[in-house]
Amino acid sequence: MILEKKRLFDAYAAKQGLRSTRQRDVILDIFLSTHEHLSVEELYLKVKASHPGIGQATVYRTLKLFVDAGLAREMTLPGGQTRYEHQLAGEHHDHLICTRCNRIVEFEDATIERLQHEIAQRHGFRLTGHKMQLCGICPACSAAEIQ
Amino acid sequence: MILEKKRLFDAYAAKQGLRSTRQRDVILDIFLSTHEHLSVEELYLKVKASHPGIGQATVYRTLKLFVDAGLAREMTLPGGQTRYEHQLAGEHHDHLICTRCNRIVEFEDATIERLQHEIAQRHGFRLTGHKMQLCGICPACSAAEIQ
DNA sequence: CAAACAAATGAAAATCATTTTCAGGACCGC
DNA sequence: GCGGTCCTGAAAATGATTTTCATTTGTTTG
Repeated sequence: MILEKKRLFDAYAAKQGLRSTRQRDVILDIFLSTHEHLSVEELYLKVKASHPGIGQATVYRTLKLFVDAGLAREMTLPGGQTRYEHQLAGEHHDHLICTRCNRIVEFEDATIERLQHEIAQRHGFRLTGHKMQLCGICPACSAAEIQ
Repeated sequence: MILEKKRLFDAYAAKQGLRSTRQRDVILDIFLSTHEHLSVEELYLKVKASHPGIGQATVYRTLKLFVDAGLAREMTLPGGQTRYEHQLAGEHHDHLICTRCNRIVEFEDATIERLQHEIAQRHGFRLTGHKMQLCGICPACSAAEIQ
């Protein structure tokens, strides 16, 4: 699966005439080795830990490439911070976000998915993407609150 | 309806022990006189037009009060810009956003609404809010594209 | 009604995330 | 290897928002 993503990026790079650089390889490896919804800063820190020479402008630039290449997805949380997560081809999931502890839980719902397309169609929109964020209090924080 | 919102804000102000100031009255009036999804900058310009003395820090501060008071809602668009819209008690609507021209169309869907609550419940979340943004190309931009 | 204190304001500075600039360094085709 | 171009890192620039702080303005009390 990691290999598949690397191939996806290589294909994109080839199509766009991008050069292959050590930095991009490193950032891709580290990005693929995570399973979280990373902020740029977080990824930058991980990268810097093993490769101190890499600057954060490069991390910013590279993450945008990943989005264009189709292997990452950008999400803007309430509060304005941007996070990146793996994009698995054809899979659409949405997020439950705990407003206390910022924990993010992913979910998928085919019915909502279908309704979204119907709504877009009804308004004449050609749908290219969507974001749904349900905000609330997670079980752990609910429990902690009672104490 | 405008009066009702003013009362809502007055109630909130009273509860919080906020003082009543000319600036807040002006900003509330102008905010209520619009029907758009305003950015802070846009509201600030409207305010400044009739009341040049009011600074943008005050507009920022006041909009946050409106959100807390429950009469406005904050939305973060992809790209990071924040917009504020009227929040009508009990009404939940979501947005179709044209990624070409940034036009925003509102919609409501009771079925999705219900499914969202089911999903939250299934994960043990106590739902406090949600944002759903469907991104795509609006009919006008689609048409323009063909030219 | 005046005094007194706290809250609110405006302007400017500070902050934060992100983008751009630019000079040097690294890839790739030849 | 050579040369042009793309890529990179560091720092500066940007843009939105927040904070600071001196001043003004409500409110409360005597």
